[in-house]
Amino acid sequence: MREQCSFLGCVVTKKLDSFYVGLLSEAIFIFCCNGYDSFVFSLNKGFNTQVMFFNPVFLVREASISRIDRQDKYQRILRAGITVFARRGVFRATISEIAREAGVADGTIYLYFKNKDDILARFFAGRTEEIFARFRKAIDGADTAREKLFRLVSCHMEAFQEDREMAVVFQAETRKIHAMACQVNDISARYRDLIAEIIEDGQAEGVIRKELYIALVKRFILGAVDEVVNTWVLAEGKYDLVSMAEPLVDLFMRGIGSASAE
Amino acid sequence: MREQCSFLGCVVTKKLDSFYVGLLSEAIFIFCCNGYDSFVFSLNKGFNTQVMFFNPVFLVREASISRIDRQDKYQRILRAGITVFARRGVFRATISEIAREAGVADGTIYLYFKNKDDILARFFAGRTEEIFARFRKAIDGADTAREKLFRLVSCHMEAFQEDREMAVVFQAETRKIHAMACQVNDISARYRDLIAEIIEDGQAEGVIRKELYIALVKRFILGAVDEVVNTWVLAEGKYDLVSMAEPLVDLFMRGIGSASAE
Amino acid sequence: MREQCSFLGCVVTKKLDSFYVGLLSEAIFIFCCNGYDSFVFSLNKGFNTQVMFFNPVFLVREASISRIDRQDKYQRILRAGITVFARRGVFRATISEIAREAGVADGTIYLYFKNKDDILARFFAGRTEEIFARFRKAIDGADTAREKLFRLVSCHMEAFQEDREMAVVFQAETRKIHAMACQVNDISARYRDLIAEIIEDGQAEGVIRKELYIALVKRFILGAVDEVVNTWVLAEGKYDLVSMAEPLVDLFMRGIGSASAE
Amino acid sequence: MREQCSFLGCVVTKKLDSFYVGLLSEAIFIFCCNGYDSFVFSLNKGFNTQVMFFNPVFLVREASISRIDRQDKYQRILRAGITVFARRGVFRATISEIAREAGVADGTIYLYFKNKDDILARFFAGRTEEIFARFRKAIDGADTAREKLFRLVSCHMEAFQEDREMAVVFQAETRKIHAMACQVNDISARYRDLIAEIIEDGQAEGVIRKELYIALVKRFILGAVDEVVNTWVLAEGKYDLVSMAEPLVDLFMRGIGSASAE
DNA sequence: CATGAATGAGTCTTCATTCAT
DNA sequence: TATGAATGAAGACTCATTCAT
Repeated sequence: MREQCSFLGCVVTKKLDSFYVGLLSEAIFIFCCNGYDSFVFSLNKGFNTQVMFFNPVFLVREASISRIDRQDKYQRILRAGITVFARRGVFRATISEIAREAGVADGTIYLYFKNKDDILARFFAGRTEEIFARFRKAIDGADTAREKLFRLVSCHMEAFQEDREMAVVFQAETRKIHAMACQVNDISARYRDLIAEIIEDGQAEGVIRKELYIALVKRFILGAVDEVVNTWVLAEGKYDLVSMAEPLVDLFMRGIGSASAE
Repeated sequence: MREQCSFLGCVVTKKLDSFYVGLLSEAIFIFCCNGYDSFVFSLNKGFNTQVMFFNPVFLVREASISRIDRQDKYQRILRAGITVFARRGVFRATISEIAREAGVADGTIYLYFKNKDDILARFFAGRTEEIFARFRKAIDGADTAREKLFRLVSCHMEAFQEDREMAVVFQAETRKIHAMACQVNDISARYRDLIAEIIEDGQAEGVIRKELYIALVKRFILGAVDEVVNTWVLAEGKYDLVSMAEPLVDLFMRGIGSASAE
Repeated sequence: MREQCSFLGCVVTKKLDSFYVGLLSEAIFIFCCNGYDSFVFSLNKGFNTQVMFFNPVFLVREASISRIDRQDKYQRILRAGITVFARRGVFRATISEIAREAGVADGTIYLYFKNKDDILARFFAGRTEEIFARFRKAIDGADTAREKLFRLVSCHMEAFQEDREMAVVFQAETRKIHAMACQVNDISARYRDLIAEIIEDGQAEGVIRKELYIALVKRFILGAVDEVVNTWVLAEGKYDLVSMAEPLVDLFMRGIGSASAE
Repeated sequence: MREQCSFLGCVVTKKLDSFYVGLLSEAIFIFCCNGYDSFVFSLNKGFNTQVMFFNPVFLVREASISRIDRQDKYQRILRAGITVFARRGVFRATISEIAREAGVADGTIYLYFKNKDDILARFFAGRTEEIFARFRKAIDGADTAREKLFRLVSCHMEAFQEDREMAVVFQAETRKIHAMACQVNDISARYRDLIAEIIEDGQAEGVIRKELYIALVKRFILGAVDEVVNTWVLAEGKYDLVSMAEPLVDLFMRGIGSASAE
């Protein structure tokens, strides 16, 4: 969608459709006029090469657009961080690339975060609360242990499928034993706690064997789910992850052995 | 490392070093005679993959010569690399630290390896063959699919327990989606192939359900084993990993459900 | 370097820097207004080749703003590079020494140039245009071929005498057959084209012999001029180079033979 | 030309034609026998990948081959140095590459030369004597100054054409103002002395103008010759350089001006 | 003498972080 | 607050030179 208008005697090309509204709602102008013609330059740093041309009338209208506030910038950096971590890996990601992705200056990152690792830590800290709240809600709405297990696994897969970048980063960094270990292990631990709870419910119900070694069962389930998610991540999300939940829970409950073999 | 001997009336200097014992246990000679004296060229570069066989007569003589020189350094750097990778993570590890750990100068690393990644790649390339040979042997010695699965898992855990540093690095790098992915994914793929093979055996035996979605089962098993190993790694190897194999395989076969619940 | 002004009722911050004066003498603005305040983005990277023209009204205002910031640093590094190249030779010059000479940090060099060779390449790319423009102007102002040849040689010597460091680097690198060859050979080729043109003019005038082998004549002249310049360079510029032009052109025209000998 | 023979019960392949006789006359053996078969490896360090296989009978014969003596090694390194300098440029050449080219060990170079520059310096020191002796002889055999000039230029071109590697290195390094300057300038100075001598002869003969500025004439001639040689070097020696001598000397004597213009 | 593995100083290059504007 | 140019510490890699054999 382009539109021609006049500005100070110059013909100005106005291009609106390419503006990245989702990320950036303030106006950005690049006037390129030499009295004869005008043209557009892409801003290749931090603005996703999107460019708008305005005339004065439009300037007035833009005046009512809310400015970028702290909160917005904080969130934008957080998301940009995960995007870049997913793209390059945490170690290879640079502050510059995150800043460019977020549309802020390099230095601005340091107004909101201590350093690169802090972006990752705070992202997961925030998402963890949110996701575990969903887990809790899903489990609480079920009656049987089997159903609870199904809802947990299902919900896990749903959350990762919704935010593939997060899934990539999480799966890739989960095994990083050094930096970030506490943060991420903490998440796994909480996940395992939920499983333990469900196991105990199941044992009370009589649908789960009582002699099981709980610590192992927790890892058995987490490991299997994790691997299935990881495979999906590596496959670049080309199939539906959640549909794996039902057969996976079936494996958890019945194992691979045939009844006759028991 | 050098020894003078007589061969067909020529004085021959014999020098043995520079070769990987693991790959090559035979002697390598280069005689350079010009009628007055003779000397040896050591094959120091570019011969890593070359294998030369000598006449048994010579082998006997060679048998008493120790082979530690370059061989030793190559292995020391390899081990130092894994030690440092386990300590710092592959990315944070520096060539300087590996050199210090190996007790050599920085530049020496580059006489044996292309770069940091090459150390990792060659380590796994070497170990992979060895470990899968053990897997194969373990499986081939078993009669039932259940026993095969048990031996595979057991053998996996044994191998990792024997070399905890390798386990740390492997678990940490397994999920790295970017660099090294091919190397490590290849290993996982081969592992899954073994599982698939066992599953099919079990289905033929009638002890494993026939309607299973194999691709999922493979990941179900690998993921669970992997997570159990990973937990052991994070626990700094304080308990016996192999004793987890039996209950784990039990979970694979019977699941967590009680018979009455089916 | 910043200035507040009013433009159509908006407060506009104007920042001018970052651009090569030699390439671009117009003003560049990026207005970012969101209704509350407005600010400027400096176009710091990737815009070297982009040229934007402003309305003359703005140009007048801009005229009073000094442009030394990045411009200055770019030029300082360029000059420091040539100084160090002249002092040590291109190969022996180090980035550190150039940075020290320019009074910037090592890393700063990489904000302006790709690497060491890029400094040399961009220096000559810039000077080539300028110098050949002078050559062209000098030649066009002359009537006879002899006069043209004189002016070309004269102008060449003048340019080198003005910037001895450039002369040193150029003479030293001209013969480097490997790196930079294209850049520098290209310059020589253009020089020879000018000579060929003059020769042809002279032939038309009847003052230059018609049976000459032009390819040889071009090298005959270029080589002689080049050697005379080179001698002057090695003599550390202790005499007037340009005064060599007249007798040199005389040699070109008449040779060393006496008329009686012909 | 391969020949099969038997050695200690092994079949041995003997290959004689690929031996680099010119550089290396001692025998080099690589036995590759495992009791079943034998094969050839190329020695890729320092021996141009040439390999011979001998049997004991042949060993006896080799015993009469003269050993490599100091002189031979010195000359081989000298030549290898020029070859590598011509290929890579003096700065980019490494001691390792020169050693490989010469078929000696890196350390051996330091038994004969102080360092890399010393190889270059000693090469030119040696060739200078030889070449100037030829120049002298050529000049002394001529009667007229014109003929002398022609023989000098001709001889120069002949010498360079005979040893193109030397020509490449000389032309490339001539203009290096820093290292080597004294060495190379010294050569040019001696060359110019010869020219001056010829000029003076010519003036006595009356075929060369008496009012000439000798210092300029010397550079005029040297520069032109040098440039013509350089062009030939860059053209990779695809045409006959010496045939340029006659028309070049004609330009020196008569210039480019037509008689009518005088 | 000859060797070439080993050394480590020296260089280029990247990038997290700072700070003047 | 926001900026991004500037910084310089840190790391990878090269290669001339040494020295034990």
